[in-house]
Amino acid sequence: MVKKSPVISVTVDAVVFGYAKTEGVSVLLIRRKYPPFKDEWAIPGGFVLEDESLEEAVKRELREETGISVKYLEQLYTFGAPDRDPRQRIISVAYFALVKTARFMALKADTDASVAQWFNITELPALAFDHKHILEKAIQRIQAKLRYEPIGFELLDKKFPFSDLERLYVSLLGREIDRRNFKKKMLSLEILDELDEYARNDGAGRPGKMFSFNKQRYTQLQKEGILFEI
Amino acid sequence: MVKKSPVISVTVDAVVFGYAKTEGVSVLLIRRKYPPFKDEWAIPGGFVLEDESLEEAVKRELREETGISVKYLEQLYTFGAPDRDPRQRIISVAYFALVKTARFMALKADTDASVAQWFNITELPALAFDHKHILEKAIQRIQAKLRYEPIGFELLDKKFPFSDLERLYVSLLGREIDRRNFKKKMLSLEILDELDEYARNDGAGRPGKMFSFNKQRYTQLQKEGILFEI
DNA sequence: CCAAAAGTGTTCAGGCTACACCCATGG
DNA sequence: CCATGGGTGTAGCCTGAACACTTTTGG
Repeated sequence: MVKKSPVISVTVDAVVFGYAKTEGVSVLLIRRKYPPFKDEWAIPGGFVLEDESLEEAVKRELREETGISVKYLEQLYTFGAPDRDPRQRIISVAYFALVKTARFMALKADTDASVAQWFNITELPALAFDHKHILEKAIQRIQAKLRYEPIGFELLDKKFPFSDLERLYVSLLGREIDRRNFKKKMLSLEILDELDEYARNDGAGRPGKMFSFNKQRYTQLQKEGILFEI
Repeated sequence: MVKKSPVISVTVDAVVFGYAKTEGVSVLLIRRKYPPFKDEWAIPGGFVLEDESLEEAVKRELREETGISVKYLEQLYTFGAPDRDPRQRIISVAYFALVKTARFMALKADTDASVAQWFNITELPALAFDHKHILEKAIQRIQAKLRYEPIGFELLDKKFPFSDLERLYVSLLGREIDRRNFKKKMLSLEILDELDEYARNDGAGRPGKMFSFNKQRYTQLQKEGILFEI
């Protein structure tokens, strides 16, 4: 028996994470311009075109809707409940993306704030469709992944003080970390380069030394079967 | 700008894992009856119908094509390269499934062996479409998952001797395990019940005590934040 | 009695956790 | 000189890895 394929549309959606020292980890959302769920907040995304890959579709939609371009992009999960869109049967392949602090800041100038906006992950608004569900899954995934892959660095600038890295982990994991133990473990992985540079001092306190993630070294260690784990 | 959704079909595919004491871990494949890739081996699957969920589609296709029904089913990854099917644009949501030994045996009687057949994961044939890629991803996933979730039990009978569990891990991870350390760790998790029963002795050797997985207890421990890790 | 498979404890090393005081800077 | 944030070491505990002989059964 050969079956006919029914009419099902395919979209991609992207949960974009950003980090800023003062605000912790945030997610990029857009305000919908058209029904259904007009004027409600939603994860950016849209239909996949006939001759583009899923990843290309995500990158295109992010460019069109928010103006940002991401470097780290990973497939999250595919949502396909028959009633998840009131108009028609739509299956959504969800991704999560990480952007560096610098780009994160850039958005604030570039984009009309009423269309695309960052929300701290602890203060999320109501969301259209099943997007709340998608976002929860994305947060779960990034929390889990943070502990066995060095993805945190994708959210930081190239050079960062150690305290930034620590704050990022605290913000994402939602609990305190012992500074000494964290630094000891992180340095023992030998994937950080200590630079001869100090953070600019904005306000008070001793300026911290800058570090950078040594991706080459990480790839090398990975090949040798040595794992990142925190 | 509102975009029209292009014509893209959605299929589901399922990598079904089974385990038998004598043969180790195997995968269920079907021989294709129609072009493209006629007479080649493929992962079972097919088109998603308009009003069924993705999981329902997987279960239906497995029933239709192989006669088995699975209990454990988990989404693996969605494959959507524009050229992955020579006929038209098709996006496939891949799942992996685990079946208990008993059902695994049942198939051999039920099904025409030239249509559906088990293959040991170390002796796989060439596969249609990008199914080799899908299968590799599934094996990676189950190997990783085995170490932090008690999914191995889904492949065993309700009651099993400890040696079966050990053989399963050896077969899936592809390396030897120290029996004493493995048993110590497994028992320390307190998710196994030791029964007052012994394995039937087929051949030689001392009969082993039977155990069963205490799922309730596992769920309880999980709630308390205690993790399975092996 | 021989072959096959199951059962069982100890030791050592390395990693994880807990914990508190000093230092550099700006205001 | 005070407030703020960064930098640093040690000791106890626990977990994971290595390792070999005895017991039960069937043939």
